[in-house]
Amino acid sequence: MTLNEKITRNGFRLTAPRKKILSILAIQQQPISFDEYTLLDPTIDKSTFYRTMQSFESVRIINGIESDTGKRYFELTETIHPHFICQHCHSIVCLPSQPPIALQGYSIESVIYKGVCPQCLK
Amino acid sequence: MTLNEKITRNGFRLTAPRKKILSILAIQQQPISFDEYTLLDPTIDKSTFYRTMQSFESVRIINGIESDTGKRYFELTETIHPHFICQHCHSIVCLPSQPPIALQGYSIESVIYKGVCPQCLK
DNA sequence: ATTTTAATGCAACTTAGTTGCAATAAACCT
DNA sequence: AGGTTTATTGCAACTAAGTTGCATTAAAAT
Ligand SMILES: [Mn+2]
Ligand SMILES: [Mn+2]
Ligand SMILES: [Zn+2]
Ligand SMILES: [Zn+2]
Repeated sequence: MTLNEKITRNGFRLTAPRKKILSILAIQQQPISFDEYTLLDPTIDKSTFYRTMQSFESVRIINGIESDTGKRYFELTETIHPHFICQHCHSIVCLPSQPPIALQGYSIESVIYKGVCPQCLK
Repeated sequence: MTLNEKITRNGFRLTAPRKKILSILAIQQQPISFDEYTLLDPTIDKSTFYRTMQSFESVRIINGIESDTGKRYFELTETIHPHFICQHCHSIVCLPSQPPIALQGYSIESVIYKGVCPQCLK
């Protein structure tokens, strides 16, 4: 599915800001915050950015992650994979996918491990 | 180790607010936010509460968890166990401990699963 | 008991994210 | 294509969680 299809398939209008936002998120290796986004593209207003994240999260185009810095990080929803948040440097990294751990009765949509990353352990 | 010992062992002064905060957190079944805390005990100022959480988190007396509501939830650090955050009702529940999943090179301190809880799945 | 210094409470502040609203521009319909 | 409808945008104002400066209070050390 192309980025444009992700937008239109869900009944959203195909606008320049939405295409720009998705195209930038598509080339990130890790989730990014609005602060980081706006450095890469200062043309999009923060209300537009956050509203887009909300709309797209509701239809699972976007996956949001809370950092312990009080900021929200966003990534394009690809294959479901766990994330690691370092409590020392607060970096968020995508981890390789794993078979989801069975948790009777719960629908698991994401797993976050918190701890200290290899770099910070040195 | 008693609650008082947790405070003094780490070089903190044994004050009334700290004892009160720990005693209230000790009887919770789940992590609570400042909003929830202040309903149970309106006598502690929010700056004192948050400063206490910061100090105590730094020495692992307290474990903080980010909710997707933009609030922080706190619990007394007992045995390390995973948490489940429901993305529908935003409840945070403590799950029974499990052997930690090996993640080469990372020090894992907590695991958070996100998804939909049994109640919301009905 | 006196001194020292950490911790508290208050008010002011910071900052991530939200909201109201007028202007704009997709999508829809002749 | 031209005209109408309605979702979306950008701006500014706002909200709310958490932080900070500072004078006061009270542990703990002597
Ligand atoms: Mn990822
Ligand atoms: Mn817990
Ligand atoms: Zn790190
Ligand atoms: Zn739920």
